[in-house]
Amino acid sequence: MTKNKKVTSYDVAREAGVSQSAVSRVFRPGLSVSKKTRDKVMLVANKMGYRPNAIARMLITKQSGMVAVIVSSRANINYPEVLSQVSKQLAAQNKRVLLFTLDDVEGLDDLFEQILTFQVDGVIALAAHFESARLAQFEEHKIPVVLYNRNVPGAMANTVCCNHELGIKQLITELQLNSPKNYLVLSGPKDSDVANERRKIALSLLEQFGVKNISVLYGDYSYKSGRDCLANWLDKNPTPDAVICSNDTMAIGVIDEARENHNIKIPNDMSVVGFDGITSSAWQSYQITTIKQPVEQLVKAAVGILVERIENPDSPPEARVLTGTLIRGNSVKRP
Amino acid sequence: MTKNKKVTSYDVAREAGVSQSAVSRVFRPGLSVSKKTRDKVMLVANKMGYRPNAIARMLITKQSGMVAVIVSSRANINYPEVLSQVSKQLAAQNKRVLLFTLDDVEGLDDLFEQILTFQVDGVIALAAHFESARLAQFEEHKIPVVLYNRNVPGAMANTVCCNHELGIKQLITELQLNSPKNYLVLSGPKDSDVANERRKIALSLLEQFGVKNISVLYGDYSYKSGRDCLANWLDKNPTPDAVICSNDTMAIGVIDEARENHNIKIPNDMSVVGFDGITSSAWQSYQITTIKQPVEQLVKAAVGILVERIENPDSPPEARVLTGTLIRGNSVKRP
DNA sequence: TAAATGTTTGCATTCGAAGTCATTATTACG
DNA sequence: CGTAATAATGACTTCGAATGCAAACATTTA
Repeated sequence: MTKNKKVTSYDVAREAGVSQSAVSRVFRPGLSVSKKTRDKVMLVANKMGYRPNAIARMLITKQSGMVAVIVSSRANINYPEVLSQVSKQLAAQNKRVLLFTLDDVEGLDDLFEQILTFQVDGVIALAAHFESARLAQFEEHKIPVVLYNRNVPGAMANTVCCNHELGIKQLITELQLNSPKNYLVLSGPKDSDVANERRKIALSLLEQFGVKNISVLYGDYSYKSGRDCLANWLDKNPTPDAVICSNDTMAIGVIDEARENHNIKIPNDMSVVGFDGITSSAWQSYQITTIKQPVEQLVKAAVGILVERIENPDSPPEARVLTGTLIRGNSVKRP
Repeated sequence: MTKNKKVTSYDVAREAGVSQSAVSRVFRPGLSVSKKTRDKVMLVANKMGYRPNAIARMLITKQSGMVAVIVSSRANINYPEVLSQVSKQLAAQNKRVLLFTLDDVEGLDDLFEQILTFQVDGVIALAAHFESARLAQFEEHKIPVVLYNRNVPGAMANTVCCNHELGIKQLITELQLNSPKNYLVLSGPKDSDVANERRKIALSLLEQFGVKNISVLYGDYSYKSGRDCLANWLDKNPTPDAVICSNDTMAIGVIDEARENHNIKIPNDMSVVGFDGITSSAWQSYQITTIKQPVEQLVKAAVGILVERIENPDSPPEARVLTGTLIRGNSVKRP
């Protein structure tokens, strides 16, 4: 039965002595076909190794069954887990992931063209910075977009996000148990929406807590930037009592730098908190106090919203906020 | 210029006063179009917001421009980096990544159907176990497949792989400088090709080195399994002098367990080596001696082979082996 | 200037499945 | 058993771009 050429529905139809429409109906669920023809077609189809051509189906139905997932290569968050979840959850909705990685913001124009070209059913943006003008473009082309881990209060956007406000409040509450005198806030890059949000929330909450002595540094979410920022800071300043990092990776860098080059004991000399709850934050050597993002639920929400938008394009945008879990590690001094 | 309906090449043609073929030719590179019509068409196309429909193009050209990338959800290797590299390198070849994640081996049949359905130009398998029967199926359908990080000596398969033999030899050479008496080999899962290869090579090389006292344990590549395996072992056995782990993550687990629960000093009481060179293997607290995989070059090779096969389906299979870099960390005792 | 060569162009067809609609086979029921 | 209702079927058209082919046009050469 080794066929060289592709087998089409016509081939199967001819061989089975039915019409092409009949073959099509057999492979579409819920359409009226008699058991007799269904069996006949299935038999022949299997024998000939026929599979419906998804490309042709896409063309006629105008549904590609593909969702563009945009990932910026910036090594932020718990990206591998998120991506794998997204793929799994979309598969459960009978959709496929068409992956786009984004290096620099310049690439966005080109990427937009690409995405349109491929007629995707929707877009999920993981950790990519989208201006509202860009969102409007997608809107215009009736392509639903869900922003993951983003919260754009004013905008007409579908977003899922963990509750940064609450999470950071929990972290600061932990830190405050020792009434630290001076805080260091180690923010992610200035062009990252998430980093900016986390920093602003932290600063505003610290103010509410009545903390006076706060300094802000900017890293790039990487381990190295965590180390470098702390090293530079300690060059001219005393050891901070508490460091709030915009993500776990930088927190790990901060801890390593403190221990290695400055003989600072964590948590006794300095408390450190992170954010995200990545796998390595729980490793023995770090045990960071952090907020674990509810990745599975977040992704489920994102996919849910997207599918809803695809099926019902006129439903209004939705912002879903989920609550993370405080992980009490061993990086914050206990009173 | 806000259009509600999709703009097709016919719409542009009508508006520009040319034929649909002309529009098509303008958007295909290297086809004979006069500058005059090209400009005219481009102008109108931009004004109307026209983009060629990739789906329709795929149907007629029988080239989807998509490559299926199969990722098993097993949290092995440096997967996020690999995936992002793959996406980037394929983009450079004007190809897109259609992502498939694979939970269990049972899913492979269904996945195979899916991939055929989507008419992908080729397949790159990251860390998924492919039987040769499966490879034959793809072969039969003329879909080129490249296996990443796999070396199937006998099979007619396209593979890229880093030189495990050489790498492990380098690692053992490092360990041997101290003539350790007893070795522990912590292998990855038995159903992982890579794990099996690494374990076999390690055992065979140890024999060549004349090492007598070797024990083998099986983990699942995870941090926890590294910890658990060591803990179980130490329950009834003395501390090994050297531990060879099939990947860095387990090595990290081993180190944490040794330090935390058994008061073993690394590297003085016990040497540990890993494999892969993941980011965290270089973190201050671990500094694992390991072999860093040349991810970028591996991916470049994989994509290169795949593209070659796509353009020239009858070229024979190719196995490319690249050399990793020995990272001398601080997890092996110096003499 | 005519013939020969090379470039552009449009027409018509193609890719493979899905869906519309009219027709025919089947079943249900009085 | 006849008729109405329903189910099953096939002929035909559609989706949107690409391409072989022949005609139209432009350019070179003798």
